[in-house]
Amino acid sequence: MVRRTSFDGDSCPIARSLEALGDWWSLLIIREALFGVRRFGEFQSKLGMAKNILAARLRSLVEHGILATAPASDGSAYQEYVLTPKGRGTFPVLVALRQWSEEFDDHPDEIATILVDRAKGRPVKKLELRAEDGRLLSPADTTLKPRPAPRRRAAG
Amino acid sequence: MVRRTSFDGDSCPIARSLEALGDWWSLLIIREALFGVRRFGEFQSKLGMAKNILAARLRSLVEHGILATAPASDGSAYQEYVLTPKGRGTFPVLVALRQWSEEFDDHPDEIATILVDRAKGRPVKKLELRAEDGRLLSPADTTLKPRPAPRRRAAG
DNA sequence: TTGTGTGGTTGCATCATAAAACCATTTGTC
DNA sequence: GACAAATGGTTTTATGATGCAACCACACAA
Repeated sequence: MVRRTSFDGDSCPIARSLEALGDWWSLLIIREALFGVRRFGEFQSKLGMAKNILAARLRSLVEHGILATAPASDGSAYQEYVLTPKGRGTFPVLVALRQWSEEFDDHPDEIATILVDRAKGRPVKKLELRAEDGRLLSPADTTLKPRPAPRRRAAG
Repeated sequence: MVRRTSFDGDSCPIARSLEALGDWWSLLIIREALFGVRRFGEFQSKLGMAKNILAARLRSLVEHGILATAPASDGSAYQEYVLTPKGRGTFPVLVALRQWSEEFDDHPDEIATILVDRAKGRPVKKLELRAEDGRLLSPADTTLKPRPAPRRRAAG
């Protein structure tokens, strides 16, 4: 089987998330959806991607429960693609990617936009990982534990 | 040119980050590196991936400044791949992906591990996006503004 | 009813990925 | 130092994914 490796059965949650989000277009489609894009043609023109692979990605995202199809809100017979709660739940992933570019990109001057708090118009804070008691955690301050209850596999 | 679309010149920081991280293996390699993996063979056996594409990915990650090669720490003549600060900076991305799976995966019982605070052994808090003044922000509470100073392009 | 825009699917060429075989260098063993 | 084995790759070949263009069905407007 030469098939492009699937992480579907993997026990690592990062691998599992990449199964749904880990290709070149899915996160960008979700980004547009978070901005309110809903129609096929709108995705296609904003992202400048081929229609066949857009169709394939939308189908995949619907299958993964990230998007759902709905009758068009404007009364036409066409359908729309709207984010599910699972889809909106990717927001921190997108923010983390954005902030990583803002901090480490070699040409930050080429970045066009900044994410701001709508109410105040001020840049948002950096995402921080904290312990239950509020302490700031670096990678070295964390570790993995096997999940309490049922079966598990390799690790990760 | 049929080339697999590059987002290198894109002005959206999410697209730019995907240029370096957006394939199937890079984030998993970084995940292993954060756990202390440094040697080619160790990556290969832990990830179970083909050696040729591991070599290609490592090369790409080094080119992007995410990994750096260094002489082996054990005195042997082999080299090691170690994370740069830019590489360690992807930690929030990995945490966000992990937490997304933990919250939305269809089979959460198949997830083997939980991320805990090393000091207390307790699960970490969810990543939260906050405004400068500490208010919790949902996607709808945010918006994009053009970057203050120099030139910009499409938007994103 | 004719025309146009929307939302796709189908073919075809090209690229990336995967598995296995192969190879050079380093290391351990005698 | 000679030899075998481990390490760290590259090359070869097969197949799947991607990208472009052409095509097509349906909705909608005149």
